[in-house]
Amino acid sequence: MSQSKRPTLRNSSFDSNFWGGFRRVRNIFFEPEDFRETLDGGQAFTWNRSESDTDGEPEYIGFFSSCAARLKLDRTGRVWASFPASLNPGDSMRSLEEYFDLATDYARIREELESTGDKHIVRALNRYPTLRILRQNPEETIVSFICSSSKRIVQIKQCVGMLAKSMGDEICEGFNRIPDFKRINISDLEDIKKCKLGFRAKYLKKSAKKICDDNFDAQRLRTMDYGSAKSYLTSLSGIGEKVADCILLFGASRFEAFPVDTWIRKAMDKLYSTGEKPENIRAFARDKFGPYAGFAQQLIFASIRNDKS
DNA sequence: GTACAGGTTGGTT
DNA sequence: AACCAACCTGTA
Repeated sequence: MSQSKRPTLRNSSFDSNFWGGFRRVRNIFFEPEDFRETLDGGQAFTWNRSESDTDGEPEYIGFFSSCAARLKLDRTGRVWASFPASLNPGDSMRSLEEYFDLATDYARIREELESTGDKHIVRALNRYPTLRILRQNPEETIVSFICSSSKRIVQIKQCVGMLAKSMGDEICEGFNRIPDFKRINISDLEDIKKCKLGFRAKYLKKSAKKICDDNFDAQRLRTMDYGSAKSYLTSLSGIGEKVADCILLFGASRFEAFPVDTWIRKAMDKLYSTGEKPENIRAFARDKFGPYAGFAQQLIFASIRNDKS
């Protein structure tokens, strides 16, 4: 049997010596529901439940930037990470700590939100005591969220996975990065379409071209003022206000961003009688929750999503 | 078989 | 400024 005949989607991550040992991720705890919500609730699209998590300890396998990992939650809420043996575990752990945004003081954010006295937020804070906002790579987040419009999470995952597999740099055997704009810019529209992007394919290519032409460094989204960052994003193709706010919140740690999607729209109207106009909802959120509106959004979002199911 | 999805766009009112 | 069909494609 030649190597090349093996199906490439099944990779060596199933070999017992592919993964290194599990190491404790320091200074972080999750409730199981928060762990799931944070990794697999619509912030990122590169994590999948592992088949070996049936014993009640949730485990996810996935990747971000140039890192791949298995993440396991033990019964005491500790997080354990295993990285591919071919990668440097120290570097990987540092990347992971940044990804989980350990530098941000969630206790303070929670206190600030609690001090609003809003009963819905207070209830959600108690219900989701360890929820976090991931600190993702802004460029990868732009790519992911251009794929997201009018799609369900499973489908977005499929698109992002195919983009990575077909045109992303290899992280290690079996894992490829989400492609950067330079790469997307020189890719054929047809190849992008093959990743099941549909009408989003041309948006992605057009945005990649503009970003390359502008020589725009997506890291700047972290430091530009919020208004300028958002208007640059919405000047790109396939990015409206909702997607721009998702990118700013999940990809640039801009906690003032309050993405208004159809779920939030209905929830905000129901909870606060805002009406369903996104513009009014954003204004309401900014006034009520201030600089941490984005975290409030995640709390509300988690609440309604889990109430429904 | 048809409607619709965690949205954006471009054309109409 | 508000409204709406069209856009791809998988899923219900």
